Amino acid sequence: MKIEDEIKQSTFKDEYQKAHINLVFTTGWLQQQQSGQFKEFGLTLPQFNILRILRGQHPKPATVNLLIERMLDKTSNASRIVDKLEVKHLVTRTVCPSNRRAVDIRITEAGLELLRQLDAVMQNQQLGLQNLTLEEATQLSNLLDKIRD
Amino acid sequence: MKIEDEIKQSTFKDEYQKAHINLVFTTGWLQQQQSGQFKEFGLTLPQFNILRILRGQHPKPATVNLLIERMLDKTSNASRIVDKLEVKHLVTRTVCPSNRRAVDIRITEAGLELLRQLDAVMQNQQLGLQNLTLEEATQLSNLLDKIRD
DNA sequence: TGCAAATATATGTACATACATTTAATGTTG
DNA sequence: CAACATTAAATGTATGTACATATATTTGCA
Repeated sequence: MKIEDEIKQSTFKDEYQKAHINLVFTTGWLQQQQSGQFKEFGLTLPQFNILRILRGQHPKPATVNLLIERMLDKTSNASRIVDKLEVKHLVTRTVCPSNRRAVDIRITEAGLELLRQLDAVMQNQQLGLQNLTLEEATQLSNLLDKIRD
Repeated sequence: MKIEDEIKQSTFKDEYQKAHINLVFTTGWLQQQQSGQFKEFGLTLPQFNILRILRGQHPKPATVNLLIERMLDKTSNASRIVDKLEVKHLVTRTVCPSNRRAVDIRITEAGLELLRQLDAVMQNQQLGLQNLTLEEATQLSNLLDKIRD
């Protein structure tokens, strides 16, 4: 559906404004699709993203700093998201022996198993991006990189 | 900067995953640019968006339902955002005479004046989208529409 | 060595999101 | 017209975001 119809606004100031609104709307749309999938597993999107970073490190631990560095949204509060994962026993937190200011965070076996289940779900899932050809996906990335130049 | 460098991840599963991550990252980047501009005016991005919808309706009132319909994120809580605007005297709330379940929300003169100031700021502001040509902006919108098909 | 600066994380507060529930007014229908 | 369903908005609760501040540890250097 064209963005005009999605938000019931027929005219935009210019193509830039239209593209901007479309970006915000489409990203929100994609994220809602995704969190819908995660809900039955009791995971939110930020929690999932952190778990994936921890799996990437496994069996090495990560620190909060490393999580922030890798997170898409740098300013969010990794510490409190780890809190939630710890309560669910999906990660462990131990004081880092070599630097007692830092905290070693590790994904547990339960966390790895949950991600395996989600991998299977995501495999079957048609996220909207697959409506694009490979060339179009590349083109999209290039346009986005240009925006942030 | 290429997305690989922004998030310190050199490889992606495929171009689709890369474009997806780039979408989330770039939209977050844009929104942070914008809220930075609003902060000195004491407005958040959702508050600004609602004020703009109300200006679009002015001098007719809007209901909460109409706001939700027009908002980019349909599931957010318009009622409480209006609360914040009301405290700042940027909008008024009166019971709708023809349907006492509904509430007529109107932008005040102070609200209109604040938007005028912000218009001026936004005019001078180089939001990243202007790095694109007009053709590229159109192309971007078309790609995004295709994602949501 | 001792003390200030830097670092790693946690905490506090205001705002927003997501979703379920509540309250009040209006429609509907047997 | 009375009972029930629907609708519009507000409220409750858990989570996340943004930003400032606090606490503990380590580092650096006078």
